Amino acid sequence: MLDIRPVSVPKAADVLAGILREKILQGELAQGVDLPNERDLGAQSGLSRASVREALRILEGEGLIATRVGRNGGSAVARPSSAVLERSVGIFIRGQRIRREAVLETRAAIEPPSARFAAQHRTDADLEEMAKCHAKLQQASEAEDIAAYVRANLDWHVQVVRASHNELLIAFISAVSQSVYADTDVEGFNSVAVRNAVIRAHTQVMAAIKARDGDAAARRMERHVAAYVTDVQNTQASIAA
Amino acid sequence: MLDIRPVSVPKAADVLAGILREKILQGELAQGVDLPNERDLGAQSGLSRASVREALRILEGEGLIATRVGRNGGSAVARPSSAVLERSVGIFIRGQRIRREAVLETRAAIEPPSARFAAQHRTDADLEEMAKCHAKLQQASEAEDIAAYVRANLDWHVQVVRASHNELLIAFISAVSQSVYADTDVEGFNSVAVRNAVIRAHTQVMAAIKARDGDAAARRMERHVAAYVTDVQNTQASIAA
DNA sequence: ATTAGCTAATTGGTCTGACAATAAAATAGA
DNA sequence: TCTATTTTATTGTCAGACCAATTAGCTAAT
Repeated sequence: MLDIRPVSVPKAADVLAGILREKILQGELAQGVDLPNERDLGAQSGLSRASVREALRILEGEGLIATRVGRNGGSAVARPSSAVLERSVGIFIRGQRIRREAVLETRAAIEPPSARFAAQHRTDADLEEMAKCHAKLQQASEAEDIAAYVRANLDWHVQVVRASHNELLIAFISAVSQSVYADTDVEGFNSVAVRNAVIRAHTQVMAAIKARDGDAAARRMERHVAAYVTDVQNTQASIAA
Repeated sequence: MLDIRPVSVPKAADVLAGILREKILQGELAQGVDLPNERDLGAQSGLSRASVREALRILEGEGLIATRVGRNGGSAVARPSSAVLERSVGIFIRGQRIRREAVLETRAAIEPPSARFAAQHRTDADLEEMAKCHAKLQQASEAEDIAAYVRANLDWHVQVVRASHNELLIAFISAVSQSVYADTDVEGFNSVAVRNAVIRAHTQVMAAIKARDGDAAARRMERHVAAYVTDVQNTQASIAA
């Protein structure tokens, strides 16, 4: 008995996209170099321009190329930025109807170890960036500008992870934060008391990172995010009541 | 003076894709329902079939629809699976040339808190799955089947996170693990001594999860992954020598 | 009545050729 | 030399056709 499993019939565009994708990821096509124009690609691959365009559109969606119109336009090899990853995560969260709780848990899981790495790898420039975000946070809090406050808060957290110099963690936290941000229109959540506590917690975390004390940074960040989760739950409970 | 900034001219396909994407993510188009066929979509939207196809291809790349050919074929609304996210992460890691070290760090960061959540949320079925992976691991180790051993090892770690019942963490760890797996052809890395230590560590973590002891689970997992990172570094050093 | 095979209808996949829109380069003019 | 215009290379979009795959529905044989 022959064991013939269902043969997959790849589409022309997928095949071409796969070939180009590998060439790009392998480094054979360096970042910035121009691909041949669509008609030439068609001639070389033996495919129609329509199929070539579908292949290019796939790669564009993956962030591997960027296409411009006009003379000297065309498709140039690009580096897949974290923006693509952020989109993916956002679609995943919305599409799978991931519970808000799970998203917050994920953030709470990632941040403490990130703070530890930040304490280990930080530069002085990183400290400055964090301080900048913190200043904005304080300012917005005093001015009762809640929207700006939330934004600055988010930025500060991202900035901490940025100081870890771990590009993958940075991409993850950016993606998750964006989803958290899209959510935090919960009214009355950011009371004065909560805001002041946040500012104190941030100050302590920054001190630990400045002192390159990884353990303290992780511990303090852990307490901070745990408090955040608690606050959100309390607020939701009081709203439901 | 009029302050006209450069107007963005979105492409027809992008606009259509955006409309459909929102309808899907908003839930207006429920999972499983069929979109109109390409010709009808073209007629309704006033676009050509080529543009409609580009839009559909975008959504397909995002995992929001699945398309089949033939009678009763067409595009049906799908849930963006974690596979899409895994692809994205893989492309990001390869495309950005993320250091192997950073990938391992990320894994090491995610797993301990995941183990804690696993201890809190596990079901008996989760325990069984983990035990299954562990049995395979032991078996492969005794049989000196390194490929199977590595595979089982990875599966066990994913299984632990799965027990956390946090879909986002599961997706992240799956994505990262896949990249780690594509890497671990380091010869001589999995010595008998290392393998036995791994088995012991797994046993302890599982015991903590079974006992619903979150602190212990996190602590033991932390030690385990830290040891893993150390082993990798040692191996690379000895290879370099 | 059931089943195997045939036919036709429906749908995505691919190709061709044309024209529009855009942006850079080349050119003409001041 | 600088500026305005024209040319040209390239993607964006469209229309229409045909091919390929899949299945609903029919027909005939069992």
